[in-house]
Amino acid sequence: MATIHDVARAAGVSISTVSYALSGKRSIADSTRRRVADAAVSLGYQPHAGARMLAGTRTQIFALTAPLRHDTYAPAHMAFVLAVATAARRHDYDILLLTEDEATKGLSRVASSRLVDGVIVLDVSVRDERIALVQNLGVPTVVIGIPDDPAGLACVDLDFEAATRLAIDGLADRGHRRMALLGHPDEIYERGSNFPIRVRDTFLSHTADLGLPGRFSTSETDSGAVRAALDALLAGDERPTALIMHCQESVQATVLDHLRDRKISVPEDMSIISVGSTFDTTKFSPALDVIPLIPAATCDAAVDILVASLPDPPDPRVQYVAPEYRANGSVAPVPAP
Amino acid sequence: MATIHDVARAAGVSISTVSYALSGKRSIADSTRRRVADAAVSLGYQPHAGARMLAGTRTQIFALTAPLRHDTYAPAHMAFVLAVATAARRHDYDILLLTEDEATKGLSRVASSRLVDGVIVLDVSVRDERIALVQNLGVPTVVIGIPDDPAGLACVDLDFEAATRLAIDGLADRGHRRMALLGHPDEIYERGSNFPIRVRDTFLSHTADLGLPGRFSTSETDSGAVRAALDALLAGDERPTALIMHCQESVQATVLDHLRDRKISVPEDMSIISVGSTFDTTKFSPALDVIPLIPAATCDAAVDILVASLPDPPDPRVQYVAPEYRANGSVAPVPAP
DNA sequence: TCGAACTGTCGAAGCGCTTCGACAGCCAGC
DNA sequence: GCTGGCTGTCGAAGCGCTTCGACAGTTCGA
Repeated sequence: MATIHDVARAAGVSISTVSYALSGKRSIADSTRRRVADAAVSLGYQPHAGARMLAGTRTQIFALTAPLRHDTYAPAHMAFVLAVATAARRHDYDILLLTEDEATKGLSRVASSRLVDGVIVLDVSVRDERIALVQNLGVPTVVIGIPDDPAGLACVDLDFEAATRLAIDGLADRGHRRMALLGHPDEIYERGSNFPIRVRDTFLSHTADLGLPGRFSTSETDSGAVRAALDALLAGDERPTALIMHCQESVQATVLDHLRDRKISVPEDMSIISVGSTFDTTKFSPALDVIPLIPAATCDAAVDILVASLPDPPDPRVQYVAPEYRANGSVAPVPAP
Repeated sequence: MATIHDVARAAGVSISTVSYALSGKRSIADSTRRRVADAAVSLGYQPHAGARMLAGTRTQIFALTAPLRHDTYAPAHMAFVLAVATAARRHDYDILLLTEDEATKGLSRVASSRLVDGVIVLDVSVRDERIALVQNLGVPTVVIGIPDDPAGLACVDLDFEAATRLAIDGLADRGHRRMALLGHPDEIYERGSNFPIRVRDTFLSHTADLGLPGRFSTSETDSGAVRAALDALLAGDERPTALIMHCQESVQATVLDHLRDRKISVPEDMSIISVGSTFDTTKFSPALDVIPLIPAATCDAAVDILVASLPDPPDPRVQYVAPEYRANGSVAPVPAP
């Protein structure tokens, strides 16, 4: 493995010149810079990570804490982990994965051993022990999701409130008055999971603000429960003409199956919007209008904030990512009575 | 942040004594060791990761390359990533996550910057560019899964062949002669995905060895396709009396739905064994007999091999994890004609 | 024309740790 | 009582890098 000394010798300069030529932190003659660069490439020089951490001030590593609970929806979770890693690489950062049982101990460990320059906290629930920890740890941190008390923290998340209003307004514009929201299992809300609650609350308040009746139901994820929840939501004379779904992929698929079985056609009899989905709703038949939760959008913003503030913690803030409506034909004007 | 000097001063010894007392690499008087340990704790001392990497020979970090393809089954994938991280922590190792588009470039980078002591390669497909790379890179590596050409590599995987035979033999012992295997989507086999192919081939060869008819079908994952595939598998006079499933959770759930719809009861009319599943088959109704793929078992073995061999690459080998049969009541003796 | 201000390069210090060799003090065996 | 071998501790070197201050050599304004 080539060291900086090897490069210096090959280029006929001192090691400090190599360092400056490669980092650009001092002006170096173009001819020298080129010689150094050539030598580095031809020797396959890679700076020793440990030496860099020791001498320099950066480690080029972020810690990512991504708890995996049994009720975590793995595909979405995975997409976020991946999006964070990809965003980090764009800034020349690697990702160190902290597991759940290591969440707090691991955070303290990597922070105080100065293994990482910063921390990215994923999938925050309303009460999250990691939040209190990073608030005290002093290590630069960015949170993806909005904790109950974001005091002192930089947080990034899709603007679920705006997304929900966008869905409702879009439906209202098409003449829909009776809307329903199908959500996650009860447990999710009870645990204080963040955005499902925000969607539910916004749905109820914004429909009320518009003077519209809004029906909401939770649902377990197995197909029987989904069908029952849907039937309940659609029961009675005043059947909703529009459905907003904020639930996982298999549940949305089951809903479409069940509507088909009940001969309720989309969008003729029922308009549907999928909110905050991380998967591709055009694979469904029919394809669904969606206000997606785009992991890359959120994670890019989060990493940008963190990188920009280094070596200091980012300024406290709650940064919302604007929602984006994607029409795929599952919304139609309300049918004539 | 306390350094080793602070600890040395607090304990009234030299820094080398602190180092030896903490690492145990030389004999230190018990009283001294205790004083050092106390000082370290009360100062909250954590060795500087960079300094350790530079001076020592270990970084206490493994790279994990875990590609995420669109057809990857995220929950299983996630479980493996988690199991690797957990196993690594037991040996005081952290996990650096390498993403797919970084697979080869990232591997070279972290290896030649000596950021990691070893590499764990997850989810190997038969032709995998990462394999050739780690074969040449010289960095200690362990592969989870069996590549086409494992030359020079240490590989760990569930013994899918033995698992498949175990399922067949168990059914044969109960008098079953007509068995069917429901597998993954075609694409998986075409891509050369490793273990689905091993299960399929073993199923076909072992049933043949026993002189039994073995029916095999692939299936897409959507419920319509699953039902069609199952109908095809069960068609004809000589309907199979037993079904082995080697497919993802939702497909297995659909199979049970469909059997129920067709009034085929389990296990009275049809015995079922789930092979190589990473999820809990007792949540189904009925609960299914299973020969599980236990991420922790495989990953523990993999990490053990890697840690044991450090700082050298592990001896080349293919280590199979023995399958384990879990009876949950979905297998019965073949019904009287 | 002279000093001030740059520009490009270098040497050396030092980041915090591990580890090697040295050595004082001790005990056991002759 | 002396030697040889332990045991417990220390000082110092050095890992590979960044960065500070120094300093020739050059340019430019007064």
